[in-house]
Formats: sequence, C-alpha cells, structure tokens
Amino acid sequence: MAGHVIARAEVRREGLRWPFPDRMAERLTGARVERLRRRSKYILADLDSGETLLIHLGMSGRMLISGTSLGAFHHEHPTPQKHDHVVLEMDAGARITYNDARRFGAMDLFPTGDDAAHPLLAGLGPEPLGNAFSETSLAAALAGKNTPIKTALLDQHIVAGLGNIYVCEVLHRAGLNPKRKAGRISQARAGALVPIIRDVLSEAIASGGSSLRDYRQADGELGYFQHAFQVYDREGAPCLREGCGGTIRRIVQSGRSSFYCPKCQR
DNA sequence: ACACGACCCTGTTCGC
DNA sequence: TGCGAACAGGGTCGTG
Repeated sequence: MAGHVIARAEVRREGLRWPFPDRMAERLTGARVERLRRRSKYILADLDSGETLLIHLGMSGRMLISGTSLGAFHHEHPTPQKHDHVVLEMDAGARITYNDARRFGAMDLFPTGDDAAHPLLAGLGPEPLGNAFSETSLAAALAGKNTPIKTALLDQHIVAGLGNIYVCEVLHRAGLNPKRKAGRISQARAGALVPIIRDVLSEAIASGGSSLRDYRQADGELGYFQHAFQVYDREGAPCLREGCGGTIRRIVQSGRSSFYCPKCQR
C-alpha cells in the first residue's frame, strides 16, 4: 500500500463494530498512502488527502493481499469470500481484502496528526518494543493496582499491544502467577517483565505470529510461533520448564482463558 | 478512580 | 447424525 494510490474502494456493509465514517469509500478513493504505521493493535495509513485511515482487526479480522508476486496468489485474485467487507484496489494492481467474520474489527478516518485526540488511541500505554517502555515505567504503572497481573498486562492502557496468548507466555517465562495482584509484585519482578515481554513479542514476530486456527500473514503464509507455546492451549499437559514437573491449568480471568503452571508460577 | 460483568458477532468444536 | 453449550486472537460500556 505504501506509496500507492487507492484506485477504488469498495465498502460492502455499513460498518463493523461501529458504523464506518460517512462516505468512507469516496474519501479513500484516489488517495495516496504516504505512510503505513502501527500503534498498539491499530494499523494506521496516512493518506495524502490529509486523513489517516485507522484499522483494527479485532479477533477474526484479516487483510489479505492478492495480485502481486507475494505468496500463493501470483498475478491473480482469489474468489470473493463470505465476510469480505472492504476491498481496496491499488493502482499497481494489488488488491487488499478486509475479511472479518465476527465484525469485532473497526475502521475510521481522522485528520492526520491528531492521533492523540482519537478516542481509540488516546490513553494507550507505551509500545512494548519502544524506548518509553522501561522497568521503572512498568513498575509505576502496576503499583497500587488491585487487579490481577494477567488482567493488567492485557490492559492496553498499561502496555500497548499484548494479547491473551502473549500475556500467558510472558507470565510463564517470568514465573509469575496470573492471579497475583499487580500491586503486590516487587519492583524487581515487575522490572524483569520488561525484557521478557520484549523477547516474547520479538520471537513471535520473527516466527510470523501464531496460527491457532486460520490466522495467516498478509501474504497467506501461516505463522509458526504456536509451536513455541509453553502454556497457551496446553491445559493438562506437563510444564515444559526444566525440572518443574507441574501440570498446566486453565482458569478464566475477566472472561478470558489463562493458562499457567501452578507449580512454577508464583 | 477502579474493578467487574455484559455485550458485540459468527464459526468451530465438544459433549451428550 | 443432531443439537445445544462452550469457546475463540479484542475491546467498550455501564454499573456498583
């Protein structure tokens, strides 16, 4: 997309989680994508029209690229699928298809440069791979919190971009019980989370993400970080920590599954 | 200010 | 085989 013009935008329903902005297709048509960015789990495309396109994939959303030399769809487009909601035809022939069965995703347009004023972006915590995320900043954000550390790390206002899988993996690597109150973790242990979070995310990115069911990268390739899971989706299986011998448990916290080893995570 | 549950929606898997 | 319940990668909103 970067550097290319959206030759045609097809918007096939009124919205996803929320209604699309007024005249979205018209506002996208003819615009050149000057830069593609990411903030937390939001994809941001700065357009030469003075607007920024914000995209969130929710749980089941995906954007597939076709009509380029990338992946399996060499020089051709796949047949349209159910739940293809937005299609962007780029000037060089690529097609970007946004598909989202559950429609928990979102798209919006807002004036470029006003990131901090957008309700979905304001108040987000630091990027875990950026300089603003540090041992002192995380320890400060967790201090005094009465919520479980699992819930705190999923909260995008504390650190931006961790999802359920990666929080489970991080807490196992850190030897922290997901039920432990965030405010009752020592400075040292809170600080130790920082390099672990960076490592888990970096490793997952290098592996192309986690393909649990049907997740694919934009070129259609499967991720393979799921083969590196230590706890996620391993209920009843042995803990893989050297010499631990515990059994992975599944509990529900804030409506989400937490997988952990009760023996080595305290 | 904070913490919790309900809710948004569709598809897949699991137990009976 | 059929059917309902449970569950899924996320996040907001209202309530207490």
